[in-house]
Amino acid sequence: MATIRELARLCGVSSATVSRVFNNPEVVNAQTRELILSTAARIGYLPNESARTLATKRSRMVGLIWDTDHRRPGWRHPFFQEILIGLKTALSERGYHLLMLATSEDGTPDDFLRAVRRHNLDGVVFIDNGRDDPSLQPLAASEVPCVSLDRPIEGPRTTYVTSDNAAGAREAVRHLHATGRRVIATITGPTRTRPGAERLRGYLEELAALGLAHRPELVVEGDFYLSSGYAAMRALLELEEPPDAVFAAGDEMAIGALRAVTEAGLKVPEDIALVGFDDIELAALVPPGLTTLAQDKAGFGTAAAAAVITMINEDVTPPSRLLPTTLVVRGSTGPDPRF
Amino acid sequence: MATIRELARLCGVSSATVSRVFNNPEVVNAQTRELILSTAARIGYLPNESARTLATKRSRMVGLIWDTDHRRPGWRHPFFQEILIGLKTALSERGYHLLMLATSEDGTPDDFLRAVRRHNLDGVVFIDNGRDDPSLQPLAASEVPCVSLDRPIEGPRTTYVTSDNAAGAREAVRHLHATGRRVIATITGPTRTRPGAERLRGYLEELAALGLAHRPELVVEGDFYLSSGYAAMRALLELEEPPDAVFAAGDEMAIGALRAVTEAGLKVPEDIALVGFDDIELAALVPPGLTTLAQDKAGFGTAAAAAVITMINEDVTPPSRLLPTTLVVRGSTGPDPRF
DNA sequence: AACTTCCATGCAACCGGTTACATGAAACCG
DNA sequence: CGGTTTCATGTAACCGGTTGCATGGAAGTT
Repeated sequence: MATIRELARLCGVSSATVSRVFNNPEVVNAQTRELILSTAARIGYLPNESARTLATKRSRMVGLIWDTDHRRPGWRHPFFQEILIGLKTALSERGYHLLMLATSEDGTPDDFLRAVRRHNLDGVVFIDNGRDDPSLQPLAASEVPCVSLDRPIEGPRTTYVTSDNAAGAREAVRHLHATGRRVIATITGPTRTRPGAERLRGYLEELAALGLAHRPELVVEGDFYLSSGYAAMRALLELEEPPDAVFAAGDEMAIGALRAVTEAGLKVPEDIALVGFDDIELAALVPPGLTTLAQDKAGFGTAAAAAVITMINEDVTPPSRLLPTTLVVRGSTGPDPRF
Repeated sequence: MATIRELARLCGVSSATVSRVFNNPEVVNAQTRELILSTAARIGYLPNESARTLATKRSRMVGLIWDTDHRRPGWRHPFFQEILIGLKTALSERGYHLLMLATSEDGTPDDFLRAVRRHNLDGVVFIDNGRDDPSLQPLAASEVPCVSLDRPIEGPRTTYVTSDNAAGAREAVRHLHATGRRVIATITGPTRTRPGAERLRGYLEELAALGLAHRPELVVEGDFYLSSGYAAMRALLELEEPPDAVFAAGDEMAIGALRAVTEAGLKVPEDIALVGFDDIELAALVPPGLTTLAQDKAGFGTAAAAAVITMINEDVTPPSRLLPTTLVVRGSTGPDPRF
């Protein structure tokens, strides 16, 4: 492997000049620069990242922390892969790499921080793992730039990215109202999670804005999984005055609800209209098609990358970022041409 | 940040001894070792990975190459996340980290190899990206240990991991035969892909073993996507003598086929039985439940990790690994208690 | 007692970059 | 034309580990 000194010798310059060509190209004479670059290409010189990191204490790597808890095998962020692609792409474009870190059940609380320090990681991104993980605490409390998805975190250099859950929920309710529904229920996510709480808030706010009464029995808490949506819907159908529309705070729950409605011999959307949240792949596939609020999946990754790079380079902490959601109308709230 | 020399000074030893404590603990006197370890813990010493990599030329990092081609946004390996978790977990247990590398549309063919060299990556894992990607060629041809999933690759230090696709397909056909079906069709994946070709081979072999005639019109090629399964099924239903069972070489296609059957006014499993392949999450959710061959998702990651680490440490190339599949019986081939 | 072997450790060079500071030549300026 | 500024580059220390070789003392051997 060619080293910087070897390349320098071949070009008749010092290693400092070569180094400058790769880091501050503008300060070196154009002819010298061209000579060095062409020679570098010829001999296949590649700067060694470890040496660079050692000298600069910046690795150009960002850590990704996500949950691999095997005790909850079913748990998945609905867009893990899309977020990862968006994140990776955005980081690559700016010359950063992504190093995977994962919770290990036998880890000590500061494992992540230690890993970050050992590798000189420039920043970290958390994908919300759906629970309070104490092992993130030391990291968030450190000076390391941290960006969290779907959940606020506290620390000197932390920020977070999430969908505008409340606005999306309001749009869901507004849409149901616009199609003529007046008894609108909701199946919430766990209200201790941020998205769960925010979507409930949006639901309540929009009800108020539309002048509809808030009837507590129309609010049932779920856990984002399919079976909880199913159970919640069955409970709603048993009410004295059952709803004619349901906003489920997650598509999986909406699909569970859909099944409960169908089993009860009722029809979607004729008897009950349904709106979900997320726009998972399945939403388009399950008949009659699920109307839902699409989250900007790739945008999560892009926004997280932008935030972490800003923090790395500019020593400021950008405010939390709310990504807009988009209403996608399918058959569950009206006729869908595709079914 | 504490350095090795600082720790050495505090303990009254040389940095060489400290280094040995972390790399060859057994060669250093037990008392000295304890002193060094306890002092290290007290002052929070962490070895710097960049310095270590620079000195040893081994990074203890493995690269992961997967497809993020935004021109094919729908493309996904069916188990990307599960594989990633398995891989990450297995690597962590042996002290390796995972660095994400991704195709970039403007990359040159040897981009990956360059990235590997710059970072001194010890090995690489490919997740089959479903196409022939020329940018993998230089890497496979190099001396870098490479493990590929679902596709054989050629090179001096390469191996691959895949499910035993042929055996799984045979089991699918055998199961359909055992439930009394005699006209068994198949919807294949692209036969230029390894899994596509192998599943077709298994289908044909089992037909022969059961003494059933191979009727070419019962073999329709799909592309693993839902819509191709739908189209293929419609074609099969138009036959003079339509099949009473279909083995689809992927769950998504099977679900497409399911829809085509339902739309034609026929019932699954009464009129037509269906078996898929993969056991994607949706397989359990779509009524009446899809019988399928489950792949050992986490096993992919574990096997890939084991293979790459073997190649790194032992300078041998392990043979390709075939993971067994498991038949999961659901409603699409008979009554399912859950529906 | 002399010799060999083994054990634990130190010495010092090395890995391949970066960068503060110094230097010398050319350009600019009144 | 001497002095100042600017530009391009070189010098050399430094980042924080690893490791081949040397060393000295203890243990084992004859």
